[in-house]
Amino acid sequence: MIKRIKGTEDIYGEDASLWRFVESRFVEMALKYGYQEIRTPILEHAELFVRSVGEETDIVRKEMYIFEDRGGRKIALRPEGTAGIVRAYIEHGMSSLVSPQKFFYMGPMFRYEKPQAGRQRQFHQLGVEIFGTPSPSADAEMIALSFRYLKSLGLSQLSLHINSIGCPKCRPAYREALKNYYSEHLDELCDDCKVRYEKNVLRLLDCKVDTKLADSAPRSLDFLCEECRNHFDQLVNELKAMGIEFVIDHKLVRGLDYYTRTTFEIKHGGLGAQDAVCGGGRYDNLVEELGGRSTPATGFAAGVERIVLAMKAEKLRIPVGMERVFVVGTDSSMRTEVLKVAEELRELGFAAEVDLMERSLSAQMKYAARKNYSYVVILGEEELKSGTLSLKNMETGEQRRVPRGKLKEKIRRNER
RNA sequence: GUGACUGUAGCUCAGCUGGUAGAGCGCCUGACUGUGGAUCAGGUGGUCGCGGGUUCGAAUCCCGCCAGUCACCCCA
Repeated sequence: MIKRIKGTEDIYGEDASLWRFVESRFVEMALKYGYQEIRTPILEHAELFVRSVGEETDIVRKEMYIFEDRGGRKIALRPEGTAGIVRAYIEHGMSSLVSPQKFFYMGPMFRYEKPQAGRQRQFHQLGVEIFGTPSPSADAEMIALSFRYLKSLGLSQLSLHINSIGCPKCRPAYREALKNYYSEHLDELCDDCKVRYEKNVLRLLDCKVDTKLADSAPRSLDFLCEECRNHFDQLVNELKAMGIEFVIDHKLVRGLDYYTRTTFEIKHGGLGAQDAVCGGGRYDNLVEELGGRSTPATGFAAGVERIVLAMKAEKLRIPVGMERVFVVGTDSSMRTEVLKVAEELRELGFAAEVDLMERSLSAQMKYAARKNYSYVVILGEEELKSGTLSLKNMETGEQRRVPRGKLKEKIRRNER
C-alpha cells in the first residue's frame, strides 16, 4: 500500500470543517483590517530563501526541500511565506503603489524536519505582511490583528510575548555584551549551547536546559539605540491603547535572520513542546537585501496545525453552517419528487441530501440519524395527494405535516 | 540529525513460555412491505509494518529497514 509521505497529513471529516473555519475566520478578519490577499507560488528559486531566511539558519542548511528541475534550475518548496511575498513585491514594482501595502496569505509550507506534536513536514501558515511603513503603529496593528483573530476562534490560553532585538546599528553592541556575559560561564553551558555560543549568541537565550543563566543575561532592550527605543516604547503604548495584554520577554529572539526591532510570539498553554502558534516581527532590511528599494516591513505567520491543536485542547466547538435536511421517499416511485424537493431546499439555502443507495425507508432513516441530521422530510403517496410534506424533527421525534411552501419557516436554525 | 517508546481488521485492542489469527466498535443486509442512533440475526473485513535469520513450525525469538508517537535540535 502506498502511504502518505512522512510528516504530511490528510485533513478530512470534522477536521476539515475545523480547518475551513480557522481559515475563513482569518480571511474575514484580515479583510476587516484592510488587508488584501496575495497568492505566491509554492515553488521558488532556492536562492531566494538562502538570501532571505539566512544561509546559516537550520531552515536553509538542513530543512529545505530542494530539487533540480528538468532545466537544471535549483528549486525549493517554500519553507516560509515572507520571502516569496517580498519577491513578488519587488518583482511587480509595488513600492510605487500607495503605501502601505498590506497583504494576507495562507497556504502550505515545507520543511524537512522530524515530525512531532505540532510539527509536520508539510505544514500550513496564515499570515500578513505590511510594506512601506516604518511606524510602530504597523507592528501594533498586525500584532493586534493576530491576537484578536486567535481570540475570535474562541482560544483563551494565549499569551503574547514581545521584544525588540534592535537594528544593525545597536545590535552588535548587544551581541558583544551577551558574548562577554556568557564567556564567563562557558563551562556551565550545555553542549548545544557551546555550539550556539560560536554560531549565534542570541539563541543562547532560549536554552531549555539552563534557563537561569539566560534570565540574568544582558537584555536587548537595554542596548537599543534611541530610534529603536522610541519605536519599542510607542509599540507598547499602542498595544496598551488597544487593550491588548502582553508581556515583555527579553529572551524572545527569533530564528530567522531578517528580523529587526520588533519580535513577537503568541504561545498557547495547551500544546506540547511546540507551543508557539504565531510569531513574527519587523524586517526593515529584507526588501533591500533582495534587490528592492529600501522598504520597511513587518508581519507575522501563524501555524494552522497548531491553532487547530489548540482549539482541540480547549475543546472548542465551531458554529454550524447551513441547516441540513435529509429527504426520503417512502419507495422508489417517489424518487422524482424527492429530487425536486431536495433541489427546492437547496434553493432556499438549506443543505439537502438524498439517498444514493436505493435503500429502504427505514434504512434511509437510519442513515439520516447516523449522519446527525436534525430534520428529515418524508414524501409518500399521502403527502403527494395533499400537497404537503412530512417534516420530522430527529431530536424530538416529533413529526408534522407541513404545506410544501411553508418548509422554510418550519425549519429553525440551531447550534451544534 | 539524536534519543525513548510503539507498529495485529477502517478504529480500539486481545493473542500467556513459538503450533500459521480473535473480540468489541464500525460498515452492509435483514427482522422493520410509510419511519431512526436501542435490540437481535447474518454478512463484510487482516500480505499480523516490510525484508532477512533461527526453527519441523514465527504475529510470537534475533537482526536490519520503514512508519508512527513524544522529546531534543529548530521553529509556525
